[in-house]
Amino acid sequence: MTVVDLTSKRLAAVAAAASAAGLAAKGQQKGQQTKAAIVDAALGLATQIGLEGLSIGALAEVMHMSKSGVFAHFGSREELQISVIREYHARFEEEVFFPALQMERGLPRLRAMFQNWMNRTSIEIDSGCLYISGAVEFDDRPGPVRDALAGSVKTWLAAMYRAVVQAKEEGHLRGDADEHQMAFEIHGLILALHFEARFMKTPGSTVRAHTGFAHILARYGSAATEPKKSADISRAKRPPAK
Amino acid sequence: MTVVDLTSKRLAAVAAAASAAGLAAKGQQKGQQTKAAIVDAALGLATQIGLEGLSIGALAEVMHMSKSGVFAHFGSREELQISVIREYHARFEEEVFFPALQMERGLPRLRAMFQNWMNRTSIEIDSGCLYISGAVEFDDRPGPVRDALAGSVKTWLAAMYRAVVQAKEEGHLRGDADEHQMAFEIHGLILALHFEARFMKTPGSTVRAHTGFAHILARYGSAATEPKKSADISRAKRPPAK
DNA sequence: AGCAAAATAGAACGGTCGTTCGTTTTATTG
DNA sequence: CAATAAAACGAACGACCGTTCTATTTTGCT
Repeated sequence: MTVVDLTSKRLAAVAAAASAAGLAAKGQQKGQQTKAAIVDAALGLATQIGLEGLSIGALAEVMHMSKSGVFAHFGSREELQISVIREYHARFEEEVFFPALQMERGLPRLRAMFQNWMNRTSIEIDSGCLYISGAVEFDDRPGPVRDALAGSVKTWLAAMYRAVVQAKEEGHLRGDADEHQMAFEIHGLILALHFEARFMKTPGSTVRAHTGFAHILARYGSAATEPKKSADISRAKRPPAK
Repeated sequence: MTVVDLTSKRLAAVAAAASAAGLAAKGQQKGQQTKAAIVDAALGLATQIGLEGLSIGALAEVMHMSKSGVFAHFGSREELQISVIREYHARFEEEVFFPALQMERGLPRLRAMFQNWMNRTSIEIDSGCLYISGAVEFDDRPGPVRDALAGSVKTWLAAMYRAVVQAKEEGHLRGDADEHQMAFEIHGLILALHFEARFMKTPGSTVRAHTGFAHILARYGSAATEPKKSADISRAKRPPAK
């Protein structure tokens, strides 16, 4: 919610003064609107050509603005990149994480997370995944951009790991299931899907990833959670809620 | 445009003339030596900062040469990048593929391939894997560089797929094993290893990948092929074979 | 040795990059 | 409406990019 505090000191000072004066700063100032529009366009560019390939000149052209006009909103290219990462993080949460939270704890939620993640990756076959491309571009390039990226990725992977832990707590997984190992293998499926579908254009990769998830569940799932084998997605049977 | 290929044409002509004259062209000309040295240095740079980040200026500095001196060996940056890809391909074959060929067909060879691949990826935690970074950089950037990259990757993945098929032919895998699916899941393990080890610096990723491979074998392997090493998963419960 | 060819150097080109600065337009507010 | 602050512009800078051209050095051959 407090998106404002990531902007420049100047804006923060303005906001502080406004709230101190008791003024309602409900509507976005013009500047923040255009900044949001710039970040949106920048995200579109970055997912296609990468965070490193993102240039202010190209961004200005897309926005029908001058380079300096775009630049002034961020103060540096790094800050622009970080803004893009934050925006991607927010959308990822909105699209993958939050919807899954509405499923019941345990396997259903884990299933939803994987499904949403896969759906997003499938869509990103055309646009590209910032987490994956960013990881490659910044894997040994230290700095604030890498930190922001690693932070976002870590947050998401931790969330998925938590879902695995909860699934085990709920008795949906075998007692000897290694949660970290399971999360690792799930992550591998997504990466393979992204690689083979986006780079190699291999058809049917989505089905491959989905089948792989079923295989992982077959290994780690407890006996009660695996009585079906014909329908892959259909999760009609609901485990006994306590 | 047509001026660019004069280097390769010249070299090809020289080689052809030499072989036609019956001369033993074993000793490299000076130019080819330095070219090999340049490609070697370029490969080192490209694995760290990516094929796109590879610049002739930086390469010249590393080589203690002038920019134009380096450039003349390739005629274009794209040709340099393609040379780097070819060199990487050769080393990958030498290190991963050929040694595995000396193992007996079937599961032993497949095991060796994965092990060599994993070893290389583990080493590349510091240097980077050109196939992975290249796939991200060129996933929607058509051209000869992408073609060379995709060709190399495809060749290797096809070789691994062939090993899976042979393992099934040898009776080392279950009769209903889906070879493409198995190759997909193996690929995912390598990608997850690379991602988590190189970008996230997660310790123990190598063990994760290795355990994942054991899990895949446990699923696809025929009943006879299990007594190798199943110590990591304590509960070696095997499904009823038939 | 000498000579032709190959290899390298050096300077320069047009281009794009991120960034700075001063000015001008636009929006907000008293 | 006028005053003031925010936002956008436009030109310029220095740095690096790939590439071209010409000159110079080094190599290979007889």
